[in-house]
Amino acid sequence: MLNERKIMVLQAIVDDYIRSAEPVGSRTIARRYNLGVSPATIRNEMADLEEIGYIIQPHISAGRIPSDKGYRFYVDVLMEPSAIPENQRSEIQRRVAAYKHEIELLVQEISKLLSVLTNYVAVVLAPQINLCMIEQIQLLALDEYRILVILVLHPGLVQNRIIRMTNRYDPEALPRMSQQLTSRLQGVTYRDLKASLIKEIQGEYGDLGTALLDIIASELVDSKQEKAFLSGTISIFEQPEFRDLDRAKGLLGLLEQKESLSNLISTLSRYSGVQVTIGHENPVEEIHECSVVTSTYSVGNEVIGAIGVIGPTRMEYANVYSVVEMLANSLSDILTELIK
Amino acid sequence: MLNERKIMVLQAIVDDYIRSAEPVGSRTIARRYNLGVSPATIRNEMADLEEIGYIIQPHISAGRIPSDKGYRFYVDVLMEPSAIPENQRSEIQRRVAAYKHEIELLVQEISKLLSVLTNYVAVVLAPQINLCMIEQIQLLALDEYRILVILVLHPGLVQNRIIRMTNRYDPEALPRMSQQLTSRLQGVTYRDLKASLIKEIQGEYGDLGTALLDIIASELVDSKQEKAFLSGTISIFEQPEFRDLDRAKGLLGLLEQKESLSNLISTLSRYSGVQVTIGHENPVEEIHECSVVTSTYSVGNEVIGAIGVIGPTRMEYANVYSVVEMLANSLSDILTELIK
DNA sequence: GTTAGCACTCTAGGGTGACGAGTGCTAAAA
DNA sequence: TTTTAGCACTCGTCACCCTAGAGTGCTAAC
Repeated sequence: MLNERKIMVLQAIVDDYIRSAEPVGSRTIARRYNLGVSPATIRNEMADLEEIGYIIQPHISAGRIPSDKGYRFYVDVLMEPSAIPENQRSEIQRRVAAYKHEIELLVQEISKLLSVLTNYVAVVLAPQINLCMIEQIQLLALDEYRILVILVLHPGLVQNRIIRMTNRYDPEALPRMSQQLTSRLQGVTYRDLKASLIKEIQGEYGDLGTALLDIIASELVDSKQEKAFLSGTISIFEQPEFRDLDRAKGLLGLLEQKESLSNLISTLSRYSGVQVTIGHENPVEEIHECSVVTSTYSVGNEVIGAIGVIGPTRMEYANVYSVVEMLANSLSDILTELIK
Repeated sequence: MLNERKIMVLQAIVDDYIRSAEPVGSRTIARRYNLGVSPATIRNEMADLEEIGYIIQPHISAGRIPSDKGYRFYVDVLMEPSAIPENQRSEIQRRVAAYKHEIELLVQEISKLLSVLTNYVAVVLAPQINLCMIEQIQLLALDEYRILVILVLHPGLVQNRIIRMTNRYDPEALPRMSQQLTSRLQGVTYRDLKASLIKEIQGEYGDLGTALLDIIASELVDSKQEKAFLSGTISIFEQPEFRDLDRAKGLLGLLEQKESLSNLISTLSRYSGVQVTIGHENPVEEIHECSVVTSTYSVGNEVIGAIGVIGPTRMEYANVYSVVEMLANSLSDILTELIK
């Protein structure tokens, strides 16, 4: 079906269109990529490629542009992830390492780098605490009515919340409770905490226990949405396809809805490793004109988050692929290092 | 200088221009706002208003639009903050109260509300921890090498960081240290913590103390930038003046630079209460075509943060003013309530 | 199987002219 | 002295037309 020359023509079309954002004509290909044949021959090949569905003619007297299917073939077969030069690589390591003690800043920095290095929109999902395991629980007396609950989660994440008792409580009881809760709940995931707590505390610790239970169960664990860090939103407007405001609006709207966005990214990155999702393959209508390159990152062997880049389907796949891969790895390395 | 009729004409021009974004002509004013005089008379008044600098003619055969100076007069003299209906007010209170236990979510919610209620870009600066006072310091043993440092700050904010010791330490020493540090450093502001810590720990606590000191001093307090929560960025594009991408880009760029943005907002809100800054009054060039309405919020009597709305100079000042005022107050109330 | 030539299609961009909104000025009216 | 009507003039907008240029598909020749 696809002889060597067709493949070369397809590659030429994809490369040229990614570069120029203009439909690619037969003459352009003949001139710029010396395939050793005339424009007429290339036209014939293009007609075939169009029939298979790899390229599209926006209107009758224009050149061709790749279809989603064409991009898919390009990504799966033709593309070679571009190597990132060693000096740039180490420069990045250096910048990232500077934030390693403050996970939120670290994640934000990764997001910035991701957008700067790709010139597209970058999304980084913060480590998903729901999947993390409890390492320690501490109850700290603040004053007569307020208690500070501290949860230390496995890869070095800390969650805390202040709760207020309606009645006075006995501060003396807190250390013992902390210890017991810790020893009983160690290893439970944050997501399962609520159920486990109810089972554990039920009927013990008297008044304090019951009150704590109520409050903790209802508040501590509720609706902990994943945080998404966004960078490079304006880079959208560098892309000719989004010079039209109405077309950009859909995407912008999606980007502003952090929840939909993090859902999207976590859906797309459900398999570990780098994933490319092209145009209409995307589950959300707003980005049917976009491609998304995602990757998961992990602590040790455990996947705990994802990063992604969103750009037009006419995306520099090779570069984006490499950058996403590298930054996801850096992030994993740093987080893994942290808990050693 | 400004007789009654001139003022009415100015008000008409501002009102109409805010509504329509189209230069306002003499005939329109005569027709829509019945001042009881003919267009020709209004033209004369307009010529005067233009001479004083309150209005501007974009080109010779167009109507007039208010100048920054005109808006300033409008805001200072003519505008009456619009009343917010009681049912809407309580609806908002309800929505906000739902997040009161998680300050970050609360602040985010305020930001959303701010943009929804005004249709402009909303910025909320998270409580500025630098100014908060230390309430309690706790050191918690995580394992043989890692210590969790918890700082409870005055209006119910909690900061924590995990530090790693190069040598083993004695976990038994931590509770006593916590207690001593707390009693000595209570009341010190977060900003001054570093200096105070050095003074306090110096030479005490042996190895552990020195090690802790090094690490805490260098890491805990460093570069704690204020967080800014942004909402309604896309609403920019609803405004006709930003339909031109190139003009919107400057603003968008600013919005993406969180640091500049929080600097801007905190500069503009340096006096407590609601502040309106119009067009070229703004210190940053990117928003010389914009106005900003800001307000501080406080815990008790202490100002600890600010919120703001950014829109075109052609902004619905009356409404924005009220909304900003109300939400800043709500936020203050809730935070103040929290620490009681 | 490849290529040159040709008629055809379509878009982008520039130019034109009518139209409408708005102005300033002058002279008359109040 | 203030207000108003009338008029000539200025621009910006929009619809329209036209052309240049790029690209195609088809056919016939190589």
